[in-house]
Order: sequence, then structure tokens, then C-alpha cells
Amino acid sequence: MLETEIKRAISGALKSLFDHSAQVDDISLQPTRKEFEGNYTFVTFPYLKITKSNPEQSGKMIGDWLSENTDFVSRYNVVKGFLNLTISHLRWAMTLQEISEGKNFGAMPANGKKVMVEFSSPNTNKPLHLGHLRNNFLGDATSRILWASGYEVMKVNLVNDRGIHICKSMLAYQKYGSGETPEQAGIKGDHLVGKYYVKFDQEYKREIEELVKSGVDPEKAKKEAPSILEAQEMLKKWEEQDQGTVALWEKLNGWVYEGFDQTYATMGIHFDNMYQESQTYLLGKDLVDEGLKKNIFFKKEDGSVWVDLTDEGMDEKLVLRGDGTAVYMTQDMGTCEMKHDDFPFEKSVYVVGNEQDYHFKVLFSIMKKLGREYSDGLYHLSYGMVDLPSGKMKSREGTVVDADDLLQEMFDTAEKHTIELGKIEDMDNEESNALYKMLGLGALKYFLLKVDPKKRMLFNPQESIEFQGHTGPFIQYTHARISAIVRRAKTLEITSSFDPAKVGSLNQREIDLIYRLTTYEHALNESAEDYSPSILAQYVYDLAKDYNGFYQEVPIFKEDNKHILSFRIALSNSTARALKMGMNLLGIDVPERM
RNA sequence: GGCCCCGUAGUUCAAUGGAUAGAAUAGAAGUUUCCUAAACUUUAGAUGCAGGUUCGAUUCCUGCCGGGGCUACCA
Repeated sequence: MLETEIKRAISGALKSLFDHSAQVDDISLQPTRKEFEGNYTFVTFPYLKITKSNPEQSGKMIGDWLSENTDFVSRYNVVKGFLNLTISHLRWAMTLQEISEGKNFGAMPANGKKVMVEFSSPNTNKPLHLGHLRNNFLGDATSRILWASGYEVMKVNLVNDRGIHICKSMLAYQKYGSGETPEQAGIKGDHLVGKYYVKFDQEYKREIEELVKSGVDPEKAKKEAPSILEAQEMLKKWEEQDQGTVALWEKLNGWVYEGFDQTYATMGIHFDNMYQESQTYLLGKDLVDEGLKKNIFFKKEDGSVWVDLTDEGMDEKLVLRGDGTAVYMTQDMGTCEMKHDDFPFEKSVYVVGNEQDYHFKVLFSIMKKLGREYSDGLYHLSYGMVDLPSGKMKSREGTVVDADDLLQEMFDTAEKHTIELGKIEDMDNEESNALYKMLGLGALKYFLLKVDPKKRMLFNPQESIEFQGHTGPFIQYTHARISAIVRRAKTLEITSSFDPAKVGSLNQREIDLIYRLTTYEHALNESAEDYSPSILAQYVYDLAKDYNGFYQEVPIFKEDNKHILSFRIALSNSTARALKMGMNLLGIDVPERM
């Protein structure tokens, strides 16, 4: 890699000139800003103590050394503490040749490490919504990026399929429903069950209002409304394995799973393993015992078990109720251990919203106290909420954006745009439908992934279906356009093999593009380390943008010189490969034509 | 109250402590004999406030002001 080579050379210069040993990884190199001449910039400010001279002097000494001792630095200039290096045209051409023939833009070699990524985690009482989409796309993209950086990845989904909220929809279905199936109702199973969850809440609210009117304290009313008491009763029956209750639970959950499967298929997402909370909610009590034995936990008079985390700036936290039943934390401790038993990972990523930051901080801290070696590899990929222009999404107030509806809207819009542009005249139905899905899904995924995960973001429906500017379809379009050029080149019998020495001088656009191509690995590494697909998204967008500028200014087929044509085809080819690879790692498909 | 996250052009987003804070969109002005105009080119516009750390701060630290979250023997 060119960048590494330059760093190595700078390290050599520091050693030879100032007898300073610098690790190659510690040397930071950045792209030169457009206003200055050069390709790479080395900042000398941090090294002034070593060079024992002023910034200009230091830059000049290192620049001179590099010019004399390397064959790729053709020129340099120094502005204050910035040493701007210009790489020779021959070297850029050689770099492109390496890229176009080499294995770049593929996955990195396996590193022998395992990582588990848990995401999606839906509740089986309502359909998926916009917030789940951000979660799913983040989890899926992160898994792909980790895979590409060498990990063996296990994608898992822990479904929240039990609890009081599930009983609420079960109860409403029993009380207010006519026993209809999704087929009879003509809607997906998850939507049918979700409908009854809403119904429950309406009735429950009505009951509370009535109680309050009759003079009951509001807080008390919430706890004593008949509906909620019935739901609690039902949960109890479920826990006792009451046959009728379990049968109803299985029937409704079965419908929900069918609905989810359909949505996941539409999103292009699948899991390697599914966990159900109904199977895991009793886990963790043995870890509580272990913690007590090791004096990590302590028991209060009432028998409840706690962990004291005040030395780490947190509170005391309950890990087992006084009556010996589990709480959320108990369950998560047990599940964590179970996951590691199933798949002995070095890292385990939880893709969960940032409202649970504290919970995971506590969980990880407990696992560490319990002496689990893998605890350092536990990571909470915490993401912010998705807001709507109208404000926060609230399922009870009906201000949620349903995932199925949104996906369909994206497909419809893609179809409308494509037809308006007259792009599909020579496509058959199957091909054009596949294209609409690719575009609609690409637009949505890119829109949600381009933002730094940890930040709260605004989802504007109008903007998300925009196909211009910083969007997925813009990148997809660029790939399709390059594919057309490469096809054309084939018919003209122009190959992508060229002799770097014969290419001659390059223009700025060409150099910019090759530079961009050399930084792919960097973007991939950063994305994997930070668990942030937005970094890769930015890389892919910049590449597409650079290519479009290049395409506009540099005629690809209007040149007699065969070598130059071959060089440009190689550049187009490499760019297309990088675009496709980058997009695929984000979970977005790119079309050959559109 | 305590703890955590976020405040950047009109708007939506960028910026390992680096040079004159980048894009996109909306606004203004242009570019089709030519490989796909879902494109390209020009132009105008921003770091909440006050300190501190240093060669240099959007970034790190402190305080304040705004927005959000967590603070259940719920999950």
C-alpha cells in the first residue's frame, strides 16, 4: 500500500536524520488540502522537540531526505509545519495497476477470531417500525463489515416473545376478537396482533379514566384497572404453563413470526441463530449464586440480591428479587454466558438503543467482576432514536412509521421515478421490479446508515425517498454508469491492462480517484473498529462523487492513445469494484444497469 | 436532584487536536452533436455562550444555556 510505504519512508527519515525511532503506525499522514500542491501531508509540529529546529527547517530536512532516498516523492513543499509531498505520476499509475490486478476491495484474510452480533430484538406484540429499521440495518452492516475485516461472524436475534406486553395483545384478542386468523382478516400476522395490542391500550386507558372520574387516585387507577389485572393474571397462567394460555400464546406468536419473516426477507436480512426470551428468561440465577460466593454481590435483609458499583461511579443495582425471581439483569447475565457457551466469541456486539446505555454498562461491569475473560470484548453498539419532523415516535399515540408501509412506499417511489425518467424501456417486468426494490431499499438503508449511529437522527420521509445528492441511488447510479462504460470498452476491445511507464502525466481528477481507492482499507478498518458503518458510507459516496467529476471532465473513449484508454478503463473498473464492495458491506445491492 | 448523550450553513448530515470548518438539499447562475442529465460546473451561506489546556480546539477540560435519555423488586 502506498500510504504505508510513505509512512515507512518517513520513519526512516526520522531515524536517519534525528536518530528517532517512530512506529510506522504512529505516523499520521493526511490527504493534502486542495488549496495546496501535493497529495499527502505530514505534520511536523509534533516532532519539533526531536528535530530541534523550527517547523520550516524540519519540513525541509525531511522533504529533502525523502526526495533523495525514495523514488516516489517527486516534489515537496513546506507551509509552516505542514510537509506536502507530491507523488510521482509513474507511482500513481503503478498503484492503480496493483489495485486493478490485485485482491484489494475484497475481504481481509480471516483473523481466526469470532464475533457475535445481536440485533433486531423485536417484541412479538407489534409489527416492526422505523426504529427497528435503523437497528436492523446497523446490525446487518456491522456484521458484514466485521466479516470483511476478518472475523467469523454469528448474527443472532433475541426475540422478546414473553411478558406482560405479550399478554396484553393475547388478552385483547381473546376478549374483543372474533377468533379471526391473519388470512381471514387479510393482514399480516404481526399487524393483526399489533392491532389488538393497540385495542388493549385503548380499553385500559378508558378504564383508568372511569376510575379517576369516580375519585380514584390516578396512580392507583393504573394499577387497579381490570384490564391490567387480567393481563397479570394471564402472565401468571403462562408461567404456570396453563395449557389454554400457552396454546393461545403459541398461535399468536406463530402469526407474528410469519409476519416478521416476510419483513426480514423484504429487507434482505437473515440471522444465523434465533433466541427466544421464553427460553432464556429463567437463566442467570446460577451466576447470582456464583457472585454471592465470590462476594461480588450481597444480600439485603429481605433476601434481595444486589451488586455495589458505586466505586465505578454507578449505583447499587438489583440482580435478584427478594422472592427469588429474576429481573432483566439476571436474565441478561445468563443469556450472555449462554451465548458465549454456544459460540465462544472474542467479541460480542449488542445493537440496542441508547436508552439502555446504563443497563449495558452495568451488565458488562458485572461480567467483568465475575471474572469472565470475554467481558472486555462485550460492546454495546448504542444508537440514537429516529425522530420524525412531527416529533418523537410513540406507538401508543399512533405516530409510528410502520416498517412494511415504509418499505412499500420506497418501492413505489422508486418505480415512479424510474418510469418518469424512461429508464426501463428495454427491461422486462422481472428486471424492472428487481430494480425498484434495489433502489428503494438502497435509498432507505443508505439514509439510515450514513448518520453516525450514536446520534439521534431526524427521518424526513420526503428526503429519504430523494434520489439525488448524498443518497444510495446516486451511488447505485454511478456503478451502473461505470458498468455501461466497461461493457462498451469490451466491444471496442479495450482492455484494462496497461504499462504504467507509458501512461504519461495524469490529471488531478485521476490522481484524486487513485488516492481515494488506496484509502479503502483504511475506511474499512475504521468502520470495523468503531462499529460505525457511516464511515464506510462516507467513503463510498466520496468515491462515487469523485468518479462523476472525472467522468464529466475526462473523455474516456475520445483518445487515440490505446494506453491512456486502457488506463482509464482500469480506473473505471477498479472504481466499480470498490463501489460494489463498499455498498455490499453496507447491505446495499448495486445494479449493473438502471 | 444525580448520571449519560447531543448542540455546526435556512434544513439534513461530515470533519484520528491540524492549514481558509467539508457535503447534500433549498436559493441564484450555467452545461446535452459525446461513453446513462438520477449527472456536472459556478455562486451565496454555519461551530449555543464564557473561560482554560497548546504551536494550533468543532474536537480535550470547567462553568452556564438549550434538546434528549436513564435514574422501577417493568422488560
